Amino acid sequence: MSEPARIRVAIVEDDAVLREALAEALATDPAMELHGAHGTAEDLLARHPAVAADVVIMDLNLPGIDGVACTRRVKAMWPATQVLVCTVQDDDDSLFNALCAGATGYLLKDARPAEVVRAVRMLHAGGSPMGTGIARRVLASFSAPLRPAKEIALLSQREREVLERLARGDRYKEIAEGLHLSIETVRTHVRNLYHKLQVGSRTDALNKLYPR
Amino acid sequence: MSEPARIRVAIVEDDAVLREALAEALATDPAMELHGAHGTAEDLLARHPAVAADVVIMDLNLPGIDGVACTRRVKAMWPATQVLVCTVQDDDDSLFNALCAGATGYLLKDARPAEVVRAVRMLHAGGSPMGTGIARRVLASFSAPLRPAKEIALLSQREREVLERLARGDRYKEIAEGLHLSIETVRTHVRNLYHKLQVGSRTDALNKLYPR
DNA sequence: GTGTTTTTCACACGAAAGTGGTATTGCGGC
DNA sequence: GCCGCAATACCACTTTCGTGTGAAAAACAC
Repeated sequence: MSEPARIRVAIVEDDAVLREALAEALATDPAMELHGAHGTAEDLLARHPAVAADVVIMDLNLPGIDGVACTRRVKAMWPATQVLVCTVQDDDDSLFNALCAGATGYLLKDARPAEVVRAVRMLHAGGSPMGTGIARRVLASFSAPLRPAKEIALLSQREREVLERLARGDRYKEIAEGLHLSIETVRTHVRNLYHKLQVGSRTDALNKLYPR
Repeated sequence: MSEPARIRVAIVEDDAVLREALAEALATDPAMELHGAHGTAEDLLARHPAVAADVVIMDLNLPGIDGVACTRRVKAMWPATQVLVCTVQDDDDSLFNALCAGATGYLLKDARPAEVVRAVRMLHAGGSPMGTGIARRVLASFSAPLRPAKEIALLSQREREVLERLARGDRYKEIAEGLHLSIETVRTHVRNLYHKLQVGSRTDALNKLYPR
């Protein structure tokens, strides 16, 4: 074909200087097509739903609707559009909120425009560009102890076994049978572990120990 | 210094040919020091605990203890050691199990030895090498619907609101007050939603809809 | 040893939760 | 209009849960 489909790239960046720099960098790449450079999330979201960009370069720190919320709404409106976050925020909250919102790339603002353009290519090709440090934090998050729940240390062995079955939804009677105890003993364990956890019901205990 | 600390790299790979190829590639890099090439997880784990490698190149498909279990034990024994998975398995299960076990790099076996060596450098420098497709799957996992729970679609709007409060641990009385209903209405909603979900208790419902 | 914690069990009571049936209102579809 | 569903509400009843009190044997700490 004489005209291979170009990558349609939209920009959401409140800093006009940076926005222009990005737009220029995109313009130098014949495979890219600037599909709108917006100063606010609202501007992007006001676009006609039928006209989707392939990639949105998204700043996080925006006036009004922030980049995370904007990402969420972009993915809701145009599920096939890829969002490349490009921000100064390099805290874990911003990172993981953005990823949960649907971003599939995450660059820090120290990336030069040329790198951003390269990232757009990678993103469009099915990759997920991110800085090395970012990647490490993402991977490390999988092995992070999901349950720091310290209170569990307060419980005795038997209480933990009872708790486990409480979590499964077993009734006292079933717990008693499963652990070869009398129901009264189960009651006692439950009472004591509730007290140690400072809760007053099964659901409270589970929410405290295994927050969803 | 005349001798900058070299990166100590251990290998766990049951295919002797590939193992040797990796060892050779490492030998060509002056910044690396081969710290043992093992054919099984057991061989690596039998090493003296005081002698840690900086990086372990880990195959997943191993006889005996598999690569995921080995990774877990490596991280338990030598927390500072970085594990670079290098495998033919590119299914999500292998990937995420390895990451949860503590791997901070994931390459597919189509990577040439030179690329593996580059990945070792990156890993040791605080990065997380992985193929582009891998990265995308990892990032996409964050925005994956954590609650595929289809049954929730069966519930009416009001039932969902009641369920939400059941999940929080509210008592019927509190739910009634919060939603400006009578307790009897709350009972009705609970009864109906339990029936739709095919469960018989609050905990069952939560376990069904929000598996931990 | 003595004292504390853990584990076991019992009785009793009130508060929730779960289950059955029934009924009225309102809304949207055929 | 009629049917079905959602939402509201009440009554009655059983079961389960949460809690107070008491107690005894075993394990563990000092």
